Amino acid sequence: LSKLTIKEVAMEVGVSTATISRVLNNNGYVSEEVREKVLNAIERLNYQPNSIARSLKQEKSRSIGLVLPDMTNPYFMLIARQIQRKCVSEGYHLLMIDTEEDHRKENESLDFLIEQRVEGIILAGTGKNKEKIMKIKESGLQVILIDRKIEDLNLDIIAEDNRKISEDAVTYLLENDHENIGIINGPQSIITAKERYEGAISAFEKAGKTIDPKYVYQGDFTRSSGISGIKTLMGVTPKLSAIFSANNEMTYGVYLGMKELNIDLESIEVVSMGDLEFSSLFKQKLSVIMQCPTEIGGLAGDMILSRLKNKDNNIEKKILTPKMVQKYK
Amino acid sequence: LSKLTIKEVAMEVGVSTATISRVLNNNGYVSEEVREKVLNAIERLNYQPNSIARSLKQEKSRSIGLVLPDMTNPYFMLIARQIQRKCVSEGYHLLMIDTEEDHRKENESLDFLIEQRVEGIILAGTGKNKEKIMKIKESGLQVILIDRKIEDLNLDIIAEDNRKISEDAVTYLLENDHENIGIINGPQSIITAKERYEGAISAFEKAGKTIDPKYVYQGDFTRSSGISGIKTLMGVTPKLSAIFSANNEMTYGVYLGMKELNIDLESIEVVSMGDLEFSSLFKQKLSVIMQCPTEIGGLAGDMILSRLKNKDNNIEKKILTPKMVQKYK
DNA sequence: TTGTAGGCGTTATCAA
DNA sequence: TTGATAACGCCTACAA
Repeated sequence: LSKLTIKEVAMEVGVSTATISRVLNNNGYVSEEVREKVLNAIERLNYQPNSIARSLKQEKSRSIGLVLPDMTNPYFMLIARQIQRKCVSEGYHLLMIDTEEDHRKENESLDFLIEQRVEGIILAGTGKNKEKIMKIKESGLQVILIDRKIEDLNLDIIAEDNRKISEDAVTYLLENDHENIGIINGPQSIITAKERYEGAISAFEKAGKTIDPKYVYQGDFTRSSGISGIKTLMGVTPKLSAIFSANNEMTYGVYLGMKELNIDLESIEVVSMGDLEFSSLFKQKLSVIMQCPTEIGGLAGDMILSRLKNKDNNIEKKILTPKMVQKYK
Repeated sequence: LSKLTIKEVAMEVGVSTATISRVLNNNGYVSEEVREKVLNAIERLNYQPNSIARSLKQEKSRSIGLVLPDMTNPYFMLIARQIQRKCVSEGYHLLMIDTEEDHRKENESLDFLIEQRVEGIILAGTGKNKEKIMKIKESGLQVILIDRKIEDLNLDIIAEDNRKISEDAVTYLLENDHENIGIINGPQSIITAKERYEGAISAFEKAGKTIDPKYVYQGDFTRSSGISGIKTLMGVTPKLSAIFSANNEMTYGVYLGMKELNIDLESIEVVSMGDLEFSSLFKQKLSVIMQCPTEIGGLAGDMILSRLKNKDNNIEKKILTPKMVQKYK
């Protein structure tokens, strides 16, 4: 069954399409009597306007693109949920795309969003596609970065201060008299991981020390790399007594690995970027850095909506500072 | 800067819009020479077709709606990722909406998707909005249910056999000589939770027993309700020795609650619908039912695409059977 | 208060 | 092999 059009509703009621349109959009004059009849017909015929046609005519898609690197990561989905709430409440809808950390997919996604004529793009990017992103911004589209800045690009951004909090975390370990601190590093191609490592380096420097590379394991943010990481680092002498882990999946892996190695989970002090929610169920000496996806999402939603409304073009950078929390007593 | 149109590209090259369109869509005849020039101009001018206009003209949106009850739940997002992969590979895109278990939002979402003229809808529903859903199906749109059937509605569905596996789980506990088995129940408004409870009842019946209501705690799938649940059930005499928990969040809560109560986590045998990935980090006597979101997503993607291609209209019901896995040695 | 008609950017039909 | 042109469904001057 093909869909009803405004024309057929007009026929049915015996008025022009213009009148129907006026009723639908609540603008222009239309007598109470006619309005009534029109609304009735719409209800009765179950007419549903074609928003494709409307978008074409109005040259407004009322849609916003959201490009994420990992849809299965609750961190990003907490961000997404907030953004969607804000957008829906203002009559926008979200075109969400998962790039799975693949910059080729990201590139295609951006093209796709342009063809869909989204009015703005919110991006947690791979760090590539810089030229394309700037071209999009210059074409007048709003582009807001979340979670991950992109080097050399001066764009609106809402993110966490990974560098600072990582520095604090490692400083905390250093001040706790840990002589040998292992680092389970994230993939340096991802800017947040890079910033975390820079923070760690900075902490060492400020303490008048330097990081010994043999205590740095290059992980990839996965649980299994956390397992490999701890296994590798436990083979290094002198023995480490603390670990800084660049994300929670790897921290989880660290504990799994310690378990496999039959090491007392309390024997190593760990600081994890990102919470390990289940940590209270086993003995550990863990502190975590609590991230703030909900705040990021809320701010990003507010920002894109205000940008679309006001068309101001000041670049804004909101950098939130996560808190470190001790999980053991 | 307003976007380029096909007209301007045509001007630039000195041909008609029809020719540009032919090049873009690779149909109709166009000389190699002209094609070359057109592609050049497109590249040079950075022309990007307006897919809104294309959709209007072709009366095809090339989009599919995906309605989910909880975007922050990795279970649903694993489904979503598979669906998106399949759809994108066939040139469709996904309009994903999070209803947050709210049937009013679901209702609005469905209207929205209709107005967007999606070609099909994949729905993990709240169980409400039956009339609307049937009307949509009858209007010729493909509607595929995932994870959750909707009572009285005979629609395509891909889901897990909650009833059977729950029955197996509770039977296992009964056969393990547990005299008093606690049940942490999910919200009965959600069909999967209801099926799980029915499975439990059935297990008791087949063993010639009946469930004593005092051992049933009515939770709501949240962690905190798991905590309350175990606290309540531990107050019941005679003491229970086993628990069947209807989802993993509540199971997590069960262990947190036991910890708070200072009960040995191994002292109670637990079967959980849904995995507790971190269970190896603490002593327990836990078995889990492994769900299969990836399979569901893959099948749903395949099904909607084949439906859109072949327009066949047989109702298909694919019910997958999850496996139970013992987490302790 | 209502109707007429042109056009949004494409595609597709028909001629040339 | 190409071009002119009429739609697609809606909105919005402008006229009445």
